[in-house]
Amino acid sequence: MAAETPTELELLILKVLWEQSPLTAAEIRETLAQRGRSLAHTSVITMLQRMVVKRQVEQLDPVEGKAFRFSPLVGDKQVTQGMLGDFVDRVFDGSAEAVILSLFDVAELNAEELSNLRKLLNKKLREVKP
Amino acid sequence: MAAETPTELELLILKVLWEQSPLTAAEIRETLAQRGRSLAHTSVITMLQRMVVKRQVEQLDPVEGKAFRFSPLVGDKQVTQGMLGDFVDRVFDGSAEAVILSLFDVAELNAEELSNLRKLLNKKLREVKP
DNA sequence: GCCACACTTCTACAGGCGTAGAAGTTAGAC
DNA sequence: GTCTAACTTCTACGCCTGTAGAAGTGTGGC
Repeated sequence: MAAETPTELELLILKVLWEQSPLTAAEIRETLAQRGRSLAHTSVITMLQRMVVKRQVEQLDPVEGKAFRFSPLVGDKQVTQGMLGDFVDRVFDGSAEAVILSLFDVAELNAEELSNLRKLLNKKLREVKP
Repeated sequence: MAAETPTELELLILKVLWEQSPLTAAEIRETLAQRGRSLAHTSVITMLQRMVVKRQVEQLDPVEGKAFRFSPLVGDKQVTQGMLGDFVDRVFDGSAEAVILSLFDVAELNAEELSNLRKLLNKKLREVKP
């Protein structure tokens, strides 16, 4: 039991911490503000507190000064893939293929990305086929 | 302004109606139950009522008997693609490529699906390249 | 040794979602 | 015409999420 699906704001905070950690609440708050999400200091702390309870982050003792620092306990890949899996199940009834088809329709992938994908696809095909 | 992202239960109900509509609350309830989501009759109605307010479904007058019937006002593609777009933005910072790569990792696509995708990919490539 | 300030803890609240009971209404049976 | 069973309307409530103020605490400056 681990790695519950984070809420919207939890994910934002995790993203900050995945890029750099540990960070203090104030540092996290500042980064969020730079990204267009301005919150009161206490709001950030409340969230962090809840995330500690949910085991999404851990609270580290201050090295110097008085501010706690926080580190993620869940991994980038782990979380996003979990969320992706949930999403595929909930919205596309578990069909990864349907998702990709839909993405082709909507997303504007450039030539480079497309050939990248083809390369990968070929590799996968070789793996699957004997 | 339309097509808000439906909540989990709203989506379940929409899925039922996309397959067949119009349906009465009782019919919807039954279908949901078959899919493992058993709700009180009034719960279904409450939801439907809220969805009418949100313009996700419309209420049709009874043809015979006394039960209202409901039809979706939003389309399958429209909603799922909207949700997919949101998801890609929120979780993968807008990178459709990252989503597909992640799907390759997680989803067990079989050979047929893979070659289907490759076919599509090639078509896309031809479209993009001069 | 004391003070100011930064930081934390505690508490609260509003809105959305899922859920459903109680009370009211109406259609059809007879 | 009346009754009953089905259906709807009204109301409510608990949980979760996002948000933040007020009050408490401890550190470093001097």
